[in-house]
Amino acid sequence: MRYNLPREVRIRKKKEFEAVYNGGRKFSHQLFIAFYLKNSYGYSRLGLTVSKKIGNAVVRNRVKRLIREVFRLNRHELKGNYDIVFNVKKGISNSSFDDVESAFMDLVDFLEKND
RNA sequence: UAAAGUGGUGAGGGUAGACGCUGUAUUUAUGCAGAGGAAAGUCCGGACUCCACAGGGCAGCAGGCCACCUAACAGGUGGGAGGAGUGAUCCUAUGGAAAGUGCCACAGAAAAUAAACCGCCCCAAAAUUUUUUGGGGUAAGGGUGAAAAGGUGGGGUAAGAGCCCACCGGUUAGACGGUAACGUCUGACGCAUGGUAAACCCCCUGCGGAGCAAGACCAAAUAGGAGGACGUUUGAGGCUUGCCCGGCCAAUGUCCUCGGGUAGGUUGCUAAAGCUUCAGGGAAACCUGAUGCGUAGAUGAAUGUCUACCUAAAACAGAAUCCGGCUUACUUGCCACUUUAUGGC
RNA sequence: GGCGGUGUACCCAAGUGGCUAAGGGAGAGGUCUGCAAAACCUCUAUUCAGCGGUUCGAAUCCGCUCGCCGCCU
Repeated sequence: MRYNLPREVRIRKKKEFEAVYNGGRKFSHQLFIAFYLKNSYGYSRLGLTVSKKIGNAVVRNRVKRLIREVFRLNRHELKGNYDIVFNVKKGISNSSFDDVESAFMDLVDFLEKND
């Protein structure tokens, strides 16, 4: 099992984001809202949205790195292949790696049960 | 010893392991490099790029003691003047109020061609024993105000007044010193000119406009036009820096050419008015020469996560075309010099 | 990243450097009414986003800072 996160694994285009927003479903959590949509790439992909309301540039970068790191280390836990877009809520700015990881595992459980 | 002031200078984590991200080199598996002192605010100034060439005038904007430095600046260095502080030292959007205009609320007699409310003095009349009325003189006193027409003292006078005198302040002429701002000295003038220019304005100086999301190249889908040359006509319309002049586009005919361009991609993209050390010049900012270094380049946007240890390692904070400044945010050291107070020798 | 605008009470807002900072809505209290509505009266700005400066005097003029909004792909 390799824990890498190359560029193809990220959602980068506006159209792909809109596809997930319009065609996908939602999972709400205290730290974020995750939009997800099954894909046919053979692997799951990650998209991030961190608005200016979350904090200054340093805080926003830290939030994005935390989520990327959690996704990188845990994406093999996902049973299917999904495009997942995280919309971050304000509470995440003070969260630790462990907080985000447990939140991500909640998402994994949710997907297993409901999909 | 205590309290202050000024200047300079340093750090902005490190080591090991595991897993990653961006760039790059080749041997395709590894190596190497990978955020700041403010990367920030976008407040000034440039480089660079494009524009129907950028020309003139008006308007507008910015700056404003003097000299120097700089690619340039609203930056820096030194000096002058004014102000604050016992002092070291610090602060100053520091030209012109005698070109003109405006404003100066309330209060006050009066807020700017000076002026008579109270008061003071003189004269006349009435009344009659201390008042009233009228005419005149007077800016010394009162009170108001942020500000009241040079200040203090003396002489003088009916009472007063630069009316006269001394000192201070001011204006002005000359000489001397200084590159200059300005200063010093001597003389003249009784003094004429209240404040406000971060009010309009005047004077001097500078400014074409936009900005790397600038711009260049490649190029699906879709649409069917696009460009060039020459001639003719009109000055209707549009464009330009806000306006005018000027200029350009334009309309139409003939001929020629085949490209234009959205999504997306490539490029611009990092070697630079660069940094280190030394020497020389200068009072300093800075300049000159030599030596060495070669220093992130992402594009939904890299530089992290976990573990252990060391340490005072906390705070403000994340490159986005690149530089020079300014301003603001913020953690912690070190050094030198100076001042004041108190005590001791 | 670049360029521009804006900030006055709970909301919408007016405001020549000079009075206690207009006005409307909302809210609170009162008058009126058997009770309400309407009408009328009264109240609500510690500091005009914050900090400095100019001025005798600043919401207003100037500088810095902060917040919000818009435009350029």
